[in-house]
Amino acid sequence: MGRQPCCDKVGLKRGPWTIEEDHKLMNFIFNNGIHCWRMVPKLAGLLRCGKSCRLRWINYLRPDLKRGALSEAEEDQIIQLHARLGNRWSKIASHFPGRTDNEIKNHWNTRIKKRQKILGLDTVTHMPVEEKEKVEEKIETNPEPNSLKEQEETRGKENEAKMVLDGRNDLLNDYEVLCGSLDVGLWWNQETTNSNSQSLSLSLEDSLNPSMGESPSMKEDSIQKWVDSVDSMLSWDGFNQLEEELIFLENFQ
DNA sequence: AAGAATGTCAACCGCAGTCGT
DNA sequence: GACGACTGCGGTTGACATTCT
Repeated sequence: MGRQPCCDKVGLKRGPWTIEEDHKLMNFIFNNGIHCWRMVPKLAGLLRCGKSCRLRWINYLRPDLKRGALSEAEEDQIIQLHARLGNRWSKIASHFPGRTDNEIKNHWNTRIKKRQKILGLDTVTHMPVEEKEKVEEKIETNPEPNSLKEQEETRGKENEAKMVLDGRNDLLNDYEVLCGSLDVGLWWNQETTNSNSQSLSLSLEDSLNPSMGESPSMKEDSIQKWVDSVDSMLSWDGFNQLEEELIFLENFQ
């Protein structure tokens, strides 16, 4: 007996989202915020399950999403983080504001993995494949554990690093929560009222079609302003701490 | 030009964790 | 502690796009 599905799937729409659905979801969230995903589709008038709405918002509609291909620097950072964190995509994604875990996971599976293979690196351990085989051979032939003292020392260091990592991730999560809890709808209306006298409601078509409403660059500017305003409201002390902790982690490595 | 092969990425599924009762 | 409701995560799928033969 498995768990019941998150929603009654009968009569619910599946597959790609239409512009109209996107529009409905965005308008609803901008005006009401997110309190309970399960209620969102009902209240927004969508024939989707809450889970689907959440995914659509997080991966595609959020105003702070960064569009476009990942840079080489970002790619390198993903590789480093993957070596440290493994397939914990959401943790990796938290290091890239505006990028989603899905995006990074897809990028990893379709491109980086391939690149690693071409370079002769193991995609799990990031070691050169030959070296990895040697290590595995060594473990098989000599499974003796280290001395008790050595084991304790290693465990202690690992725990310390884990605590720092957790703390850092908590800070990043808090930042995301704070961004998410701000009333974007209010901000948006204020922003659009100040900048022009056109329709106050956000229209996805407007942002997709330059001929209607404001130009995409103006919309991007507005979104950037929002992101900047969120940033300016935050204390950066926590991020200074992050920097210190990162240095500690580098030393630990 | 056409079909096959391959790549990309949005969306789905099921599980685990958390929280309230 | 047991249970159900809900959210978030990671693995996987499948539709569409692009490249190759």
